[in-house]
Amino acid sequence: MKYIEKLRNSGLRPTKQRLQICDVLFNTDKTFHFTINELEQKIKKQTNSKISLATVYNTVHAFEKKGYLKQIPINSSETYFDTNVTDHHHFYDLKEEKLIDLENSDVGPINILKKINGKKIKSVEVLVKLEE
Amino acid sequence: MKYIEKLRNSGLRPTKQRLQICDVLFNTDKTFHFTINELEQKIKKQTNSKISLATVYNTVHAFEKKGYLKQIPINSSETYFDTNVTDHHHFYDLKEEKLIDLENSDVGPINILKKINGKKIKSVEVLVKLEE
DNA sequence: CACTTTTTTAGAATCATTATAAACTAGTTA
DNA sequence: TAACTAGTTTATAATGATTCTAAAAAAGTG
Ligand SMILES: [Mn+2]
Ligand SMILES: [Mn+2]
Ligand SMILES: [Zn+2]
Ligand SMILES: [Zn+2]
Repeated sequence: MKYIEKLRNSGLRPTKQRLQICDVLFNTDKTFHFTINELEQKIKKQTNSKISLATVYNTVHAFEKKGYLKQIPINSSETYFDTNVTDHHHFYDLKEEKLIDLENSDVGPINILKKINGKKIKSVEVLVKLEE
Repeated sequence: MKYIEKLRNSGLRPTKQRLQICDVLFNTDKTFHFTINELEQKIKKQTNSKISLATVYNTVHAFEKKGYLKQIPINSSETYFDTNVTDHHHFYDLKEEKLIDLENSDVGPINILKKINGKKIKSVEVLVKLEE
């Protein structure tokens, strides 16, 4: 398996569950956005084993902490995650409740002029809401 | 009371509870950010009557629908609202868990180059996360 | 294998938010 | 003012995403 080293290097034991989740999340050309429940469905479909919901939560949070996933700030009852961890932005289609990537090159350079004393900028994220 | 007409014009009956909430939310020079629970505390302090939590939720959602409040997209266990309904952006201080306004003039113009078929841009919001 | 540490798991707990449905109130008309 | 209706408030229950718990299982080490 190609994810064993990646996990070991992160200090995460390469368990069967984590490898399966890696496979669903990262073994694809395209990156994607998901909620925990959507991921659970995807795991059920693509593998034939069932991973407990607690493990899915634990793993997603562990991967997020290691920088393999990003959480997307959005007002939704469920938290959205992104397998695209490069700096980029999002459209949010209010009707479909779907996220669409907006690459940095699709947004002009963003220059934050205001400074806050003693604080550093960690990230700059643009959310563009779409309606009909 | 100065909010009676505002409510009537919005098709909302000017009840005692709504007028009290208006007073807490809008009868001030400065705009501010709040969660439902922070608002409940503020109401308790500033008025001497107790408004039921359900009414606070109902009223905030009614005001949001009428455009008197905005919801701020952020990953937090509680939903944040803003009495500043002009187009503007936010810093989010990760340590203090506090929002700080970032006026349009503090951010260069944002030009979204990518277009989505059949969709219109409703809003463009920038969230700048701050760390130590 | 023996031993330790990490991980998984089912189920319980938490907590923000929403739903319910009965009591109350504002606005309207007689 | 009384009667009527639609809208509102309220206490409380329900919902649902997420986190917690603690026991069992698995991984790593020698
Ligand atoms: Mn997380
Ligand atoms: Mn709302
Ligand atoms: Zn994305
Ligand atoms: Zn604001």
